[in-house]
Amino acid sequence: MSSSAPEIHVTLPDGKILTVARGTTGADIAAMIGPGLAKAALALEVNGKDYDIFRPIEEDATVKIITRKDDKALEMIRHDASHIMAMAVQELFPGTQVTIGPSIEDGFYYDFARNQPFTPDDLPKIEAKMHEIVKADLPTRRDVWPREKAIAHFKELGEQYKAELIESIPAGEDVSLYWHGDWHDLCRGPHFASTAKIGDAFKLTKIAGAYWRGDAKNAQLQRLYGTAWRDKKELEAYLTRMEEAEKRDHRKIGREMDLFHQQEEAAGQVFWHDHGYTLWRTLENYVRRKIAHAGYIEVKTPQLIDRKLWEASGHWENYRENMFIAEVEEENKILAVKPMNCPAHIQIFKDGLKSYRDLPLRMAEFGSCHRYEPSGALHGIMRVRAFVQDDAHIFCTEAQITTESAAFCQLLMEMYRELGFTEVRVKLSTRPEEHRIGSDQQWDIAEKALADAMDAAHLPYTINPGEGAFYGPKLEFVLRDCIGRDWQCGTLQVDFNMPGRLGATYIAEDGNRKNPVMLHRAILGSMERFIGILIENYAGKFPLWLAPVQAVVATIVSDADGYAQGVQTALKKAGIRADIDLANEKINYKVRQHSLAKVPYLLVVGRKEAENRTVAVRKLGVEKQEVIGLEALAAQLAEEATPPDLA
RNA sequence: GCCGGCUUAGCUCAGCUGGUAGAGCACCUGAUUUGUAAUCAGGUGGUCAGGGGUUCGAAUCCUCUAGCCGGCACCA
Repeated sequence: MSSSAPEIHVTLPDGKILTVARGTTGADIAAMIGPGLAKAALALEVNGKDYDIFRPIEEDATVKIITRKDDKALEMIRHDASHIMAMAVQELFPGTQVTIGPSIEDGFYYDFARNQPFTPDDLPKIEAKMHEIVKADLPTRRDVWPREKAIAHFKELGEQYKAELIESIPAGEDVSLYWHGDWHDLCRGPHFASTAKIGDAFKLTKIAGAYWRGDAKNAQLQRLYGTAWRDKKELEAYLTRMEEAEKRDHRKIGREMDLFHQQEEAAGQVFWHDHGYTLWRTLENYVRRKIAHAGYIEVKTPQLIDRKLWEASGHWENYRENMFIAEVEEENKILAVKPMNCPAHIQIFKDGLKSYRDLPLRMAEFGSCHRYEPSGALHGIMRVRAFVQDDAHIFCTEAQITTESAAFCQLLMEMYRELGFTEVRVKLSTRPEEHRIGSDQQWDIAEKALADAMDAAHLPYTINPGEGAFYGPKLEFVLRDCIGRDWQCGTLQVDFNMPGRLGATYIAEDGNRKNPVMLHRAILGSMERFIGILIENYAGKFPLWLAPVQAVVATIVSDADGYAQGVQTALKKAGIRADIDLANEKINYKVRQHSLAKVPYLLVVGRKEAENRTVAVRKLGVEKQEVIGLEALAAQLAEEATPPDLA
């Protein structure tokens, strides 16, 4: 590379090479290509790095011009919007310090340090100011400063957080500053050439607290969230999507479909009603069949276990604060309500001699657990203090880890698919920096085994560095709720430590006692959370096999009451969960009621049907009805209601 | 746990700057026997989340507590 030549070569995506003056900008290049592109160009990629449209190119490069339809442009709209919001906030609320403000999925946020809290009334004001700034079309300027100068500058302005941010950049490096009119911020960029480029399709959405640098030990800042799009139509579509999502909220549907309720006296716990518990049992039985088929045994262990066992397992030390305790004065004992099942399963493993011939031993339990979760973490039935895990522990040899892990991943994906989930995110959480037990060598083996299992199952995953459990690495299988929040459901954890700590051994082929390796695993995770996700995924319109009420027989006139009861009996005999509605109401009313209740099949009977032993079938969401003979209907529904593993 | 907001009938929500509570649906009672998304009429129902305070007077103002909602932190 000749750094002093007056000209440089610029390679375009189509392979064309332009020879241009050193210091030429993206805007210049776009203009050379054509006036249309000159207008549309917003930013560019230079040798894979993001450049502002007005930033000079100083060396030979491959460039790609970014226009509004590129995803990158949407990201920039959001990033620019966060800057413009910060500018608006500092104009409206002098003395507010800026910190960081990135673009995120669907929008952006900016964290501010300010003594006064922002109120919901402030959002429209800030939004209006933002529109002013956009209309003013302030030009953007990029400056590169030495690190020390930038630190001194922001300190002088009283921007402590910005100064701290720059201080964490390695010494000797330059930093970039962006100016929009008079206002400026430390930023990596890139940004549009002026404020008007973002358009007007943005909206501020919420106020939240957020810790400086994501650490609860630090000061809490005020975060303002917003959403931003290419145009109004996209913005409207997003807002409509959010409105629709609210309608599938499991808490709302849970009440509407009479599935469960929660109340103050049992915060973080669930009162399951008949309909909800029917769904629960259907799901539980499905899991039970699947794991039995996969070679698991099922056990049940105590709720209250002496603290001594939790001390031995290491949980007392790590999670004492989050455990419910039961004290028995007479016996002077402290019992913990079990927060997890593994120590109990080890007790079963230890009871009696085990041989290598018993391994792998797959021990499952629908284990009821209690954890004192922080009050702010509670969320409907997704995050609760009392929950049931579809838990299991696979006791195996080191050599069996990989096959067992791969088999588990396969089982999990099969079950997720059968339950209607195809979009699953997988995260591999590796060893924590501190507070971990076991040797590095064991962590190496364990982390590799999980990665191998994912590869064997051909599943993509992301790495979550340092997020593993204190005793081992874990795979987390994450599902999304209706408004895009991620929830961990399935998990697989490799544990070389717990069996040794609690004295679990087996007789190996050579006659010596060895500690087994333990795989902690769950597929649904918590029954409560998974049902919450199921509700939101289906918006309450469950597939027939899961629906709490599968059919309602509704009469048109009371003359048909007797026949209707016969229909209900016949369906129940065929294993269908059928209700009956003999109310003195018009059929219109009944159709509406049961449609709103999301009953999959409404079976209408009047005089005609009673005479012919038929029913008029109205399927949920389908206006057209079909008249069909009673026996044929029972057979058809029974077939359709067969769980996927039995079909 | 932290920041902010919210809490009025079973549900969804009105109730202006303080003058002892209201609608729709649901529920109950009648009438109506009805053919695919609300038949009509009447009626029951609230310690306005709970405690304390200000005031002649509090759903409304202040304060504490709890729960919930949105984030953050946490999640064996």
